[in-house]
Amino acid sequence: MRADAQRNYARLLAVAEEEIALNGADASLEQIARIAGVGSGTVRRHFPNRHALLAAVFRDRVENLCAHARDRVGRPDTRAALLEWLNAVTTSAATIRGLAMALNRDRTADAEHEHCATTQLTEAGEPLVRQAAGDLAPGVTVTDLLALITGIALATEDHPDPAAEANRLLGLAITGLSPVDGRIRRPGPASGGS
Amino acid sequence: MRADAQRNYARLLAVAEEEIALNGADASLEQIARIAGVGSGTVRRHFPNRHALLAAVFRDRVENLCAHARDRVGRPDTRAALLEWLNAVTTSAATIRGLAMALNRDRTADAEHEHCATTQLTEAGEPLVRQAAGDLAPGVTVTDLLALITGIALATEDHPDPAAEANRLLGLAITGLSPVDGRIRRPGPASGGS
DNA sequence: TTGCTAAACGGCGGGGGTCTCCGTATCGTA
DNA sequence: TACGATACGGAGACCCCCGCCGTTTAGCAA
Repeated sequence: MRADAQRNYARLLAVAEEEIALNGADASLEQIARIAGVGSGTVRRHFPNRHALLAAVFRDRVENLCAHARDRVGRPDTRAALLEWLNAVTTSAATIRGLAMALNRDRTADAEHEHCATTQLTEAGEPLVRQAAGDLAPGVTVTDLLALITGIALATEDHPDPAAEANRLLGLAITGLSPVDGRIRRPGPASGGS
Repeated sequence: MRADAQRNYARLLAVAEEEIALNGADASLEQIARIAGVGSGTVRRHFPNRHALLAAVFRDRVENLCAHARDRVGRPDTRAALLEWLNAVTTSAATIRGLAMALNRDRTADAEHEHCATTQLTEAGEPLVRQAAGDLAPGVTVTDLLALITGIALATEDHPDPAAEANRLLGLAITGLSPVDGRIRRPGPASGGS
């Protein structure tokens, strides 16, 4: 990679981070180019699409979270280890504007990227979940947990204190909103239609 | 309201419903105008902003859900009544494209509309929650439940079967992902807990 | 140092979207 | 029937994304 290309790449990444922190995941690429002092073509060359830019911007954060998970594998208090990690993920997703949406987007995108953030988090968290399986409701997977977390983060994005609120909701979901034993009568699909 | 205005209003609403079902909450207003055979100014006059259009399109649905809630107030099995309603809301939010995003948006918007969908749902659901309070974790509010549901709906939007997946996640959150609390008695392969 | 070439740059043009504004057509009534 | 209010429609300004291509420049080799 040529030196000027490296410079521009770094510059764009820095500007993008600011701009995304400011305006969320749908910050204007044009604007980013303008601030970085490069042409729009340059942005597009380094990051073919918005998702690529988001992925690059959030890569460090995601890797931190993955490391965070790996650090906790093998600890005796498996449940606490998992919960700590979930809280960390939640805090990041709720705090860092655009991250939740990026995670959500690439969970849906048909796995074109093997290295997409969600895949990484899933793989990193899987051992934690496995070793804490005894403390989890039957059928709960890492994927479920991450889906729930991104959902919560999306829903709390505009809250005054997103991280606190998101973690509170996550806490409720973990211990159960209405944790009563015995079979609950399962209603059919909504009669709300029409 | 003039007759032609009424006609156009109805026509726009119908087209918008289709278009939103097809393309989600960010369907093109221009496109809607085109299909409806009116100028873009007309759609803009009837619905000053996208949110107004979404609100109008989803009004019936939301009202159904509110009625659904009211029907269940006073029933002896308060917990089941609440859960049924939550499932209905979840199914709608997950199934009807754009609804979840609309709910999320106007929960965040600074309550400019007193009649916004979220407010309506909150008011309608509050009695259900109150009467089932004994079965809920302490501190859980209607607002929490609705936030969680819209989050789940957003996160499952692109799932092959959104309603099923959303309801499954909601179920997990209700009974608890990892309900190792003192008050919970869980059967199953308890590994002793923590 | 100088020359060369491939890589990187930047910006133009097309397509589309939102939003405002205003001349014009139409409705409903006097 | 004639008139005023109301609603219509589209043009214009602005922004954004995207593909493309002529131009510049970094880095290597002679």
